[in-house]
Amino acid sequence: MARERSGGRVATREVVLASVRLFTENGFDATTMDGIAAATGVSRRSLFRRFGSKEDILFAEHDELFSTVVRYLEASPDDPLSSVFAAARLVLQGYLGDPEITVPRYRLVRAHPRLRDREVAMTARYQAAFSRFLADREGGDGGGERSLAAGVAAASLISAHNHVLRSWLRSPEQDRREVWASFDAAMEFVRRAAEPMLRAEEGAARERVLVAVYPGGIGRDELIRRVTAAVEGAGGA
Amino acid sequence: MARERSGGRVATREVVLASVRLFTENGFDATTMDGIAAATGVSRRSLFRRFGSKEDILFAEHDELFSTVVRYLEASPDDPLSSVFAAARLVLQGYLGDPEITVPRYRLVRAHPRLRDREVAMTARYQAAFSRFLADREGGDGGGERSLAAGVAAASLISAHNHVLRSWLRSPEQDRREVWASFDAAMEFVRRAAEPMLRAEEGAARERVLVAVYPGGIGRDELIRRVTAAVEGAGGA
DNA sequence: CCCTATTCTGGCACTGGATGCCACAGAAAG
DNA sequence: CTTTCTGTGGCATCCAGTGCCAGAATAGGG
Repeated sequence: MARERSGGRVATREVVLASVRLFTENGFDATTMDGIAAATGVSRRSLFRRFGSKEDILFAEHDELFSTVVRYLEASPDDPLSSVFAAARLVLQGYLGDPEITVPRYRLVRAHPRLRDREVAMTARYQAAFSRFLADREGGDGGGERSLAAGVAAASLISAHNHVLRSWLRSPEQDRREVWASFDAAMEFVRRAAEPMLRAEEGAARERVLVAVYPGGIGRDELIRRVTAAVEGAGGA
Repeated sequence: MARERSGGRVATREVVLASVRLFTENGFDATTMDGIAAATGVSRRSLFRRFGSKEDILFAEHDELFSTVVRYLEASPDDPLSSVFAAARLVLQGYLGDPEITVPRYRLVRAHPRLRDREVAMTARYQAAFSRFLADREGGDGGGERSLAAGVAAASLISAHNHVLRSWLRSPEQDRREVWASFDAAMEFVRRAAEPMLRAEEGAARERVLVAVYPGGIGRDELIRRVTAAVEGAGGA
């Protein structure tokens, strides 16, 4: 079913939509790159060049969304926590706004462990980006405590976001306002947990105990070096 | 370098160690299954049968650890939160106790995106297991709020665990006591955030606000139906 | 001890994802 | 029009992964 050869390059979105249809109808494994090439009019070789792999076709739109979110985050003027909340909102919006791809993809992902891993890797990319953003933007020293708090806050945020997202993906016909209400509730839930976490580092001097165990023979400088390393490693509590 | 044919089945661990060595020396992609077969004396076909894939050889030990942790979790009599902390301790112990595999694997994972995704998928499995465990064991109704709290708590725990784990993997020569001190500190950090989260559902009736937006024309029953659906969806805040 | 059923293993052939190489078409630049 | 650059398709090749089958090893029953 070679498409009209008249025009130039076939749009990415067209290829993705056709591929999603083929995957859904024939199964992911049973769909070959030759089949996609035949269905879209793009040569097998060009498919690999443009998308990288068969899986990447399915997640091409998602990669774009990720870039958008990261760019948005870098340009965000708000306080760090509000910025990542807004970024998460953008991600959910990306899913809700493109159900033609995201919903059947979710069904495929649920059925295929390999695709599920790929999806998980995507959310991990968000988590890493959010974590780094929070660690960079939040004040405090450069110690490990900050990156611990940032990492945990980002993980919480992603988890809450995915909780709402999955709920919608399972029944995409539900009212959007309910979805957004759930999202707001989830973000509020995370904010209550994450805000004191990130604030904690500012008053980090109080209410902390350092426990050091070390051989009796070592010198003073060596002891200090070790303690410094340990504290920088993860921040004692 | 075919191994002595005298004995029976070559142990899994031997195959993994040999493979890790080959991956490290020649690169993951440059190492073929034929190469591993030649180096271990196990036929190419049996390698696929026993491990599933080339990547799975690298993570075989990790899969075992995962099963151990899950079994431990199921048999754990402690309160749920302490149980998952203990389980996380078990995971870290699994890494620290097998540096011959875990350390070079970390180097490979860092260098190769595909392996990184695989590693991320492993941690996601832990996160899902912990989340389900918390959701099942913690009291409260069966609503979405509980699974939200459980998911966020599990995500926080995994993130904190990985924070400590990565710190050790980057410099595995550091004192183990420092690692465990960091771990304890990180767990304490998570406990402070997660405990109120999970408790919150018990006194869930207080301090909550319901915001409903709806068209003016709908009837009373329809309004109640929608509100009920929204609250069940993710628990308003 | 022998014969049988089950399981594990290895060899073989084959599919299909993925990559390198090269030739060619179209657009942009001179 | 010529040159250059970029994107494309065809071709050959590599190698992970799978189905099939035959043979070895192991267990079990008489």
